[in-house]
Amino acid sequence: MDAKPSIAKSLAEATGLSETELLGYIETPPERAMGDYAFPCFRLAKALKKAPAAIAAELKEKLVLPAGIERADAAGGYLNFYADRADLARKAISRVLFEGDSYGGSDVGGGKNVCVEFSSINIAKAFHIGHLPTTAIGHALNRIYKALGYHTIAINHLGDWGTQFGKMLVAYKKWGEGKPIEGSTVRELVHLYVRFHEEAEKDDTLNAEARAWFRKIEEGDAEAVDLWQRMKDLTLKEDGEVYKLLGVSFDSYAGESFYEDKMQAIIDELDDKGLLVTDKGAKIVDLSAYDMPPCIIVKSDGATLYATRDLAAACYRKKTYDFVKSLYVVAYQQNLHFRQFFKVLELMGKDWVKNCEHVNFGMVSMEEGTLSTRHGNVVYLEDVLKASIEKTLEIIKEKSPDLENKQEAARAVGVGAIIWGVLYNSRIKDTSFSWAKVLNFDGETGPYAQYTHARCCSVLRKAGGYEKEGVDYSLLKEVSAAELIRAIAALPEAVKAAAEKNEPYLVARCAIDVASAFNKFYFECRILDEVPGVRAARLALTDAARQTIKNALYLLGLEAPERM
RNA sequence: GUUUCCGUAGCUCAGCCGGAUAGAGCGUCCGCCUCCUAAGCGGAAGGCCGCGAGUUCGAAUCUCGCCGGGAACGCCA
Repeated sequence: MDAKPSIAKSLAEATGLSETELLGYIETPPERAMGDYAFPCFRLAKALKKAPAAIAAELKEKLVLPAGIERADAAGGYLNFYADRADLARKAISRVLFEGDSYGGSDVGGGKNVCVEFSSINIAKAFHIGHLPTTAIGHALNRIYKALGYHTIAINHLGDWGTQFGKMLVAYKKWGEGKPIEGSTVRELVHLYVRFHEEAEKDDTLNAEARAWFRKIEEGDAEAVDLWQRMKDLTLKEDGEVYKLLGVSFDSYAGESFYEDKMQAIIDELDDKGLLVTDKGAKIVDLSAYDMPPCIIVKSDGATLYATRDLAAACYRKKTYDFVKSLYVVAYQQNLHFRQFFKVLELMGKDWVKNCEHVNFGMVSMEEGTLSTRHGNVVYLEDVLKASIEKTLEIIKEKSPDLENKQEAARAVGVGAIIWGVLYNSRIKDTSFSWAKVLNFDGETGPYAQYTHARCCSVLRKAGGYEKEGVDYSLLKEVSAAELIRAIAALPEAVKAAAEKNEPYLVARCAIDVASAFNKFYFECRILDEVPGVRAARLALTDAARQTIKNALYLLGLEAPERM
């Protein structure tokens, strides 16, 4: 479908230059009227000692046009190529319709394993909007890699260990009023946690008590472990509802506690390899040779740290899954941590660390200030999703009063709007949470893409089917149709690039391009009441647009309802 | 202070492995539903691409410096 290689071959024959070099020069003109491919002749000006415009004119005469290219025009220093539109349309549309739900993907992954660590919620803490980026990005990447033929392992690296559980136990025992954990809510636990910090300000002995209780958990004290496990169960059950709403699932919930018994081996290995140094009572790996602060492996009180657990987890994952890639979808605040931790793996001789990647993203802040579970300043993700669904339901009632299953459509669109909000920009951007922004469904939004999809479905439904064989694609001669075809054809490359850069927004932009192009096409061209040949061609194009939007949305973790 | 990321329209952002008049959405203003879903389409207004040098035939894009903002910087995760 991509004619660049054949153009490069023709150019190579005409100029005697390297085909691969020429291929790299071929670009896409900024406007459709300028053709489908462009070769800038400026690059040859020096070597050939001629003006670019003259080179373009000369090449135009000398060149033997490859198949699929109708003509070439010299324009300034550019040689513009015009593709055979009917050929392009036929190839693009039939490919989409043939591949169906798998269009956009490929089999390059060959079933090899990719680990994707994301979401990583904390037990007994709020599932708040700060967890949305990692959850949405990780989930999207999981689907994108799967679509490319990889076998993925979605890992929720639970924050289920540490002194905060000692604090939780103290608070629960002191102020929980004997209410069984199963009958409580995570929010109640969060209130207890907030209260602990308030009280501990006044009474420092509480902190000592908390440490003691955490020690009990570590030592396997029956009561302590039981309470901890029940808090964990409660959190997973409640957060499971949010995941269900989001359509997110995991293959592994191996969190911090899972690696408790796997860290000593790492510490020993570091020691054996002579990497461990004792400094100020702590065991560290010195990274000053790499302009980084040391990586602390064991604290002076003998306790392990985040880095120790991450080392154990990385080695465990390599051993268990033998991944070709291991992603960590974690906020950019931890950039240094990941650089240190990867460097330590490298020093340990784990050459596979080159396949580990920190997929970082920007912060979510509140217009009112920073998010903090400790201070009770949180916006629960569940509340955001519910508000979005509620607003969507109102819009549906107003715009589609006859729609059955309004609630179901509202859920798909309301949740989609929220997920989209995270995925339509590059990861690194910081975002500030605002209800107004989150609940705006106009323009480049998830609902817009979903709406366009539903519009396609509606047309196809009313058409009652069409003759898919022998469609005459040369009848799609409008500029708006050509633009739509180009947008549709762009998905596979977008998915590939999204995986290479771990940037789901590339797929989101592609979805918007198709939606926007379809809406223009839809406005300009009648579909159903056309003569049979044109009708069939336009329906096939509509069908391809529908499929492309659906697939792109799926890769991002959004549903594509057929009516809304 | 050091390291690092970011700085493009009033706002939110694409474009950044150099190339044709710098794009989109939101917001503002103006049009378009007797016709396939108006969550739509069209138009207008709105830009020293943070600033200054350098490299180049050509710089929003590459390099350096500066300014502004975020983040991290040894026993939290």
